[in-house]
Amino acid sequence: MSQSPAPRRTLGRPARISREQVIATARRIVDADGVDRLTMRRLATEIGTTPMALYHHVRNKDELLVALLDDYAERALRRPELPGDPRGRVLAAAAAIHEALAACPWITEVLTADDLMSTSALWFVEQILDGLIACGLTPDRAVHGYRAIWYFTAGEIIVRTTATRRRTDDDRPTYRERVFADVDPDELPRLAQAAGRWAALTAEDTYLDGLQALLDGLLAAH
Amino acid sequence: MSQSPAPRRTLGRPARISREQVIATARRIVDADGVDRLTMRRLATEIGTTPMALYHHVRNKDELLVALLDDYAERALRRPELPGDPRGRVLAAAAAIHEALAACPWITEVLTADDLMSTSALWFVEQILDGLIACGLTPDRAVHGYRAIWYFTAGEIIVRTTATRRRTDDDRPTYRERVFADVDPDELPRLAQAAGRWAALTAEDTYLDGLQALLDGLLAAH
DNA sequence: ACCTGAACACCGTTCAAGT
DNA sequence: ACCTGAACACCGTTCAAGT
Repeated sequence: MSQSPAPRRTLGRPARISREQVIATARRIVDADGVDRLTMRRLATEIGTTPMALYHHVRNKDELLVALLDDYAERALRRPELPGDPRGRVLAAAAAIHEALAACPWITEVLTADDLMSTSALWFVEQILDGLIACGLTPDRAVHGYRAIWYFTAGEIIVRTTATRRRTDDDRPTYRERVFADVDPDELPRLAQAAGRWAALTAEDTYLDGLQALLDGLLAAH
Repeated sequence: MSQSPAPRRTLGRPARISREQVIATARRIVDADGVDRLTMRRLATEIGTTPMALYHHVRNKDELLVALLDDYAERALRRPELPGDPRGRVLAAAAAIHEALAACPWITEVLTADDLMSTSALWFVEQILDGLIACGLTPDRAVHGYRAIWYFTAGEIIVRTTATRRRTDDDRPTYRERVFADVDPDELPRLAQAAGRWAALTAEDTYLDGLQALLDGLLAAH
């Protein structure tokens, strides 16, 4: 989606930088150094202007981030061949969203804004809704089902990416390691039993398993 | 959990502020104005010292936030009477965590650090693991099941709270409203059909429904 | 051991002025 | 219409010094 501003007039001073250029440069910074390092000031110097020149092409930093999300979704969300059966369609559409998000961890900062990430993602939402309805849910319950899938998907991405982010830039034992070290096997036997395998188990990608379980549960009652 | 530092010595200058006081004041700021408004500088002036005095009781701001989370979990997570049947136990433990988090939206900033929020929450994790195993899952699959429940729970909290946060401090039409306005009913019929009811549907609290569906799905294969 | 003051190296954004 | 410079009101944190 391009929510470009007013139609370009030929009057006045010719623009030296464009909104596209601003967004493209912001993307480069974020891809290289992470979203934390994207500041209006750095973006300006990287482009070769003053910070305030940016505000002519973008309302503020928040809008820049949303534009960045849109830009990414438009390029990363390629519509796949969907299977014919509705259950498979829901799974494939959700997995496609998940895959695009997983490849772009910085997105979590913006992601949580709301449930519809961008217009480019709407087609996927449509497939999920349609699949759920074809499986027998009412339209209203399909929306709730979609939301449940979205909670699960967003939660998986956010928890997973922020966990790995902290692990990398830290050499000391993680919070989790310190917590497990204090577990009393008499009081918390299951945790103590799992403590040694916890890191390996949580490193496994079980998104698809969880998604299937959730979907099965959503469809089971109907 | 109190990860208090070295044992208090009587030597040297007597402390004028304590770690407890720092955390308690930080909590007051966060409860009143949100986590964004918690800065080391404001915290210092609110206590009546200089910013740098804080760094003697807390390693840095990140550690302060984790301490804040611990502090909250210790006070908010009261262990409920759990039902005898294992499925009910899992539901009740997950719902208790969810309830505590929902009452404390600022926590999402810290929450996503990892999966075990604090030692106070471990008992609840234990109940979930134990319940899942009692329902027939292997210990490894129980960990995966717990993770799935955690993804869903964290995702619900994060999406819900950030969505309402943006709604309040903004009078213009939301991003979602703008997106729905552009939906083409021919291309995306299900979305167009749901557009009018979307806000009302997503305002409903369907966490427990989703949780039950997920749990049913997790248990179904075994 | 605990606290202070000054300073460093940053932020996002407004405002008034330039071309 | 588009861009600039200076300024405002902030940040987290380090460092050297005080008691």
